[in-house]
Amino acid sequence: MQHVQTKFRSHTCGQLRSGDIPRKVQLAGWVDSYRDHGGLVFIDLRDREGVTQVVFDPDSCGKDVHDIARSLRTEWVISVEGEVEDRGADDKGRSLHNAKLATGDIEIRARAITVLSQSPTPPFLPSDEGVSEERRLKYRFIDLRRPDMLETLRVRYQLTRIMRDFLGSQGFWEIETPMLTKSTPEGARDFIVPSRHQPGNFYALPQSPQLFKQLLMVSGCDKYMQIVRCFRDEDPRADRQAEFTQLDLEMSFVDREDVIGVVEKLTAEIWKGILGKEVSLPIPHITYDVAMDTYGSDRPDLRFDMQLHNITDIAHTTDFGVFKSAPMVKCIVVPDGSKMTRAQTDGLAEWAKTFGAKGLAVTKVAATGFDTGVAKFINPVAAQIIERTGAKEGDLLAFAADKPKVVHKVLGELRLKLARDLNIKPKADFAFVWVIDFPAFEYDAEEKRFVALHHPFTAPKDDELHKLDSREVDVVESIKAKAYDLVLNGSEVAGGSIRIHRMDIQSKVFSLLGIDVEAQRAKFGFLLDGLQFGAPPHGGIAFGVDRWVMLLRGTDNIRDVIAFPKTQSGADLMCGAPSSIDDRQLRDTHIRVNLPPKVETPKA
RNA sequence: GGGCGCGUAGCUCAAUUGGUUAGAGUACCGGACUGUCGAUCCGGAUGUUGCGGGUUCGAGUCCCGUCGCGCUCGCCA
Repeated sequence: MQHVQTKFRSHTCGQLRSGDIPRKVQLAGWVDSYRDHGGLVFIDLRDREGVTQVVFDPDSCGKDVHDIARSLRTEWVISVEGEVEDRGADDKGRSLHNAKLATGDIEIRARAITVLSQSPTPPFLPSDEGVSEERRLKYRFIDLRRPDMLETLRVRYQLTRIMRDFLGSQGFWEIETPMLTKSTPEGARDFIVPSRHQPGNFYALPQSPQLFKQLLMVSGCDKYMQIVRCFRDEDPRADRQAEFTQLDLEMSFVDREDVIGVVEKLTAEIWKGILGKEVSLPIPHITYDVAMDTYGSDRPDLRFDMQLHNITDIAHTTDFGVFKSAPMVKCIVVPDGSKMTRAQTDGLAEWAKTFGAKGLAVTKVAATGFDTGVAKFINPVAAQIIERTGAKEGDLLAFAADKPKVVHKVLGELRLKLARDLNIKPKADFAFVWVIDFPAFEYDAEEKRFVALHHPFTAPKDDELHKLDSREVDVVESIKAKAYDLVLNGSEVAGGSIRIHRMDIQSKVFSLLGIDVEAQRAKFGFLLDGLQFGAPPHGGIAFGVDRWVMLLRGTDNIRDVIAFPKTQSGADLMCGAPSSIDDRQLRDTHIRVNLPPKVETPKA
């Protein structure tokens, strides 16, 4: 990396080695720590690139400089001039090199110093461990000084740079799309922005540039990409927040495998560029149906087995009411799970209830048949179940009996939980898989209408178009879409689809979703216009950049990979957003705040 | 919106069944010290126990409310 010399420094704090002896240099940075021996003063000087020890010896720097050195405190910002010298050995001949530092063979013998900034005692030091996240977020600028955090920012930049470089080499253009856009009826809750010019009207922040990128295809841009901020006003989780970043891309004249091919090459570039590892291509495909059936999830973690076994037919032959009456009964085999105590298995049942299950049936595999739990109800079919599941003595069987949706949710989550809790050794560090053939639509019993599983612009598979006129739940739910998700270690890291490029089909889909012609014009008129005036077949995908950085850095906290993240309540603890605004700002936009009455409590 | 957990010195934590003046490490301040790198040694200062109310002779501790933070279910096309 080329480093820019300035009047403050000739080198960075991570740069100098024994080969630089006896060069005259100037470094600038933060005082990471100081060790004052009365005579010698040692300063560890830190910048983005590393740490270099500076020694102030009154015999070589003079009294004035030495006095300043003694007054330095942590996190002051200084610039130092001196010579690079070997650290040598002590009087007993022991090397004074420090193996913990990349620059540990050398030090700077200071000749001059400039204090560029002082600092009071900081709320915490970059080297402090275990500082609460609340403190770290309030003083994020200090938190980000930690080498680990700077490294994450570097990796994040490296990632987006590889994305831009690779896609650029494949003919993609990065094109910006509006941040102030139109609220969409489907999907997540929008963040809204009032319009001053049009009182009573609102922009929405984009949930994704979906429609714009499709229209760019209509425009003949052919290959579009953008690293873009997206906004969804929904409650956060450990791995998601309301404001997040996507690598968005779209291509013309393609079908599913064309998009997948580009994305796989990009993935391999990222893996090589950042982790120095090869991704073996092609990445395997699994259909949605198989993923749900086998792993209970549409984003299966393939690093370990513990697959779901369907024993509905066997369960229905028992006299066990729970099994007999359930629409679906599945189980997983927990290797060596007999070791679990009654308290632990009871705990699992409680835990299962949080996912809407009525409970979780377990039993242990003994030498002959089942033991404990629901054994007495199902022992007559023990041989059949053991044969189907391949369970061995000492294993634990966990059953879910319910509607398919609940069975899959509970066992899918249980699989992940047990892999964590029991420390089941992964078969690989990283397991990529494409999940394909998603259902296009799902019937929403509460709203009594069909909803799009991916989004309403996803193309159904070619041989299923005739089903779009049906309104029968079974028929409509059987329509497969040209949608695909790239899944890594149980995390959806990219998702996309081939889009509908014919207006007649798009209209049919809107109708199926219960959006009448008038609403179609009002909400999506511009898209329909675009499709009407010559749209090429097109499709694309979006990568969750934050999640990629999390995986590359091995963190499960999204806030670790965002420079200035938000808390669970959407607050920025550093700048204090969101906050009230001036009356003037409210007047300009004709907004009156109407809060429910609230108990006044002084701020903590 | 629901469930669970946390909130004590700048920071990380402790404080027995509710019981004396709320402690420790570190950071900080002063002093000593010429090869440290978690420097060392001597000395010092440091509190709205998140906030409000209640129970009690007595509350960091128990109860109610509230605020903040985290995990999570719902939600996230």
